[in-house]
Amino acid sequence: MKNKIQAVKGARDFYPEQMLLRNWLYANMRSAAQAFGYQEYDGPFLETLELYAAKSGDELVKEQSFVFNDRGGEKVTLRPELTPSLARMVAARQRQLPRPIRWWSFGPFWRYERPQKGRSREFFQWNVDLLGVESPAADAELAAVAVTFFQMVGLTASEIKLQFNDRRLMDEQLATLGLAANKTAVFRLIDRRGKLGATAWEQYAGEVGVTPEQLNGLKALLANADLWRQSEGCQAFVEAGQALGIGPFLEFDPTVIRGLDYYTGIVLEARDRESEFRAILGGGRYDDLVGDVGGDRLPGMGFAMGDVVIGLVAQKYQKVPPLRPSPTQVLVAQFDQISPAEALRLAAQLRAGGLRVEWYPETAKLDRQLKYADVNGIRFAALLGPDELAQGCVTIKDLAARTQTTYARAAVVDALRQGLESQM
RNA sequence: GUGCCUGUAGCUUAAUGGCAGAGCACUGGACUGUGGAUCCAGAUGUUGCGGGUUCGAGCCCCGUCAGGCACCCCA
Repeated sequence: MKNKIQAVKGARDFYPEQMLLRNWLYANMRSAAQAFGYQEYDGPFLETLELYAAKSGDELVKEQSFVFNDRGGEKVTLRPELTPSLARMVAARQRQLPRPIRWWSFGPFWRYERPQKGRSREFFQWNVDLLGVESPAADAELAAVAVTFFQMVGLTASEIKLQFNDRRLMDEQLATLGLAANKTAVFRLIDRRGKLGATAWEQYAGEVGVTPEQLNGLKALLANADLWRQSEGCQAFVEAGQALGIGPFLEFDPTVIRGLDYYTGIVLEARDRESEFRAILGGGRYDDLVGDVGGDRLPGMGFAMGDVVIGLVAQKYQKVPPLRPSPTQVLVAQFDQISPAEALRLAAQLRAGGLRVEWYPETAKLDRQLKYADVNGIRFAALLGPDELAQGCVTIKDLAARTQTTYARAAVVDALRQGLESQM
């Protein structure tokens, strides 16, 4: 380990194996989003600091963004999230975009945080947003997109829950308790309900300025699993969710608040039911954000899912199908008694027939070449040795079936195509 | 950004302050035209990095880097 240059802290290498996992997640995200008619888009990876300064939440911008001065002295930031870019892009074309706007995206984001399990400094995130519709059914659709993804990767309602709450409901309830004035601090208090011990939490409540009376009210509030029934919006949300078939995943949780300042209504958060990992996704309704970046008011709802936690969850529950990095279908072996050009010619012939063909680049012992095919999961080996060459044929070895057959040169492509159709 | 824990071969790991070992993987052979098993043999380390204490440091101390846990925040 001498003088090896290290990767940047919190950045990950994607070796072919990890790339398979990422692409598998991506493929399912795309399928889930497209099943609901969402269109793929992307924003720039670099944005002005100004874009985030207005809304995202102080900590995220001031402490957790990669910010630098470009050569012209402008403050530029590596995007820590996508929603502000989305709001900016939509605001710029507000008059010409047909509504509703259903968009999704998957790309890299950066946050300057201390890395931990499930959290890195550079990560990929799936964003799904629906703009121009302000209804509980729209909120439920977003939840259904997320659940559809879970189902596509094989995660069930017994493994995953999708928690929801409503900021408007909480606003009302806090106002009733006379806590509207320091709402931000109380939200933060609520957020820590499950984390702090009972006495520590109550002490913290006192520090925030919550009176003993208010504390009792707050505790009752947070213990009330049926609180959502007092909100017409929540009721309609659950109703629509049930119509969409995602009822088993949904779970009301009054302690789900979400940190981002721009949420104005329903907020969502998905977790594994064993609570081993941090949140799988987070999202919510943001009806004022587009207006705040200079557009006309345009209601929106969306969520974001990072690749790290869902990757860990999918692996823990063994949902990742066995994938192999090599795309090769046929390995053309090489024999030292004949010219390498013969192997190249055969490989070219097979490729011309539409097959994915890899050529073994040296005349190693045959068992070595076959072992290479084996460890890479290559199904077929094409053997063109002195015997076959003399007879104008090729031996095809099926490594999965452990059989081999010799074919006339002209019949090889068809034989391989047929063989590939029979999955082993 | 704060506190705590960890860092030994490619991977998993062992070693009361006293010769750095093992398993898996790898390489070669048994078997030079036939892969997953078996057997035999072999290679592999500045013990993350830098300093200090000591006759002697993988082990103790300081610093640093990286990872993990709890804060903070959040995907």
